[in-house]
Amino acid sequence: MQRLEDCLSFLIGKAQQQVTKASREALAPHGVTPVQFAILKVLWERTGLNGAELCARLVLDSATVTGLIDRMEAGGLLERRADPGGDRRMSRIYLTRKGAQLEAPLDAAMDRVNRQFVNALGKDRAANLWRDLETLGRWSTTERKAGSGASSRSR
Amino acid sequence: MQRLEDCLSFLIGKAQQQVTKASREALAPHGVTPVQFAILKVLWERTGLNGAELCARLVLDSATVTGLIDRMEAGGLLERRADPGGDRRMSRIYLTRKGAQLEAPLDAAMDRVNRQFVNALGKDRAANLWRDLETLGRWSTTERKAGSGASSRSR
DNA sequence: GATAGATAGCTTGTATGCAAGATAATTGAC
DNA sequence: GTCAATTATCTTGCATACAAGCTATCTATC
Repeated sequence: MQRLEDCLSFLIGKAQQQVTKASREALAPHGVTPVQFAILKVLWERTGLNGAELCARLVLDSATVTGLIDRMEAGGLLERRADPGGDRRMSRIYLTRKGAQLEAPLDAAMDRVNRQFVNALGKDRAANLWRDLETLGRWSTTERKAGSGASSRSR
Repeated sequence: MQRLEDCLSFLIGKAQQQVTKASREALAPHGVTPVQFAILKVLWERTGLNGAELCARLVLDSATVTGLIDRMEAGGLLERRADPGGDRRMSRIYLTRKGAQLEAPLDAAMDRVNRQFVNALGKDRAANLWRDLETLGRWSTTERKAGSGASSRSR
């Protein structure tokens, strides 16, 4: 590729940079970061998950989640409790009252951010973008190596 | 929004995660990361930039660029030299032979990554995605606050 | 019930990324 | 010429993010 801007890696990095920045600013008044919002979003849906389940749901490394849970527990958003089933390898993660009460305001804040981007692009473009980003997000190296030839007539 | 997957912040984060992963794997054999590739890409085009110019071109914080230049200098990809104009606040950044020689193989590697994604999405979808990502990337908080009402008929 | 293998979570090391502030050098106003 | 403002860079502190490896625990098999 000629221009750096034609490189998908750079392009999507800069797009993510701006989206993350807008999200961070929208969430900052509540003391929560975008990634922490994602964890809360999962817990609002279902509480009492263990770390491995959070890792799988968010597609994050266990090392990353350990640090996130540490900070969020220190911030009083959630807490680790012993597994009721008695499995002492894991702990279950529960929302605190504080974490639970943030659902309405944080959801509203992020809805506003999403609407801004949808409005800027237009509904049709946005729908296509959402669909294609989901496609890229599902892209795994394994699939790619196995199946990239499907439409590769590059010769 | 209902699902975490409908949240642009999460969606684009996961897409970037996969694109970055594919790029990192493509570049790893050469000992270069995706962000370092971006710096090299700029220097292949024009060498002798200073740090501030790199910051502006890559839309990165000076703290980030300082660390990147440190690691790349330690890796023998580039080197800091005194400004020929005698401005001792800055240093000029030049490619080493090693950094210059990586242009062809790294460009080829990244072209392959880009083609994989373009092929998977199809040319038309890819063109739209590239255009919309560039739109998001240009999104600045200032513009957003000033002009988001342009197409906001949300009501 | 002893034990190999799997699982959960943590630690360490490295790489981005930004905020905030320190430092040194340059420029501009006077 | 002096001093304030600007500029370029670097440092520190914090927050993601992953790789690699460790420990504790659990499970399955014998």
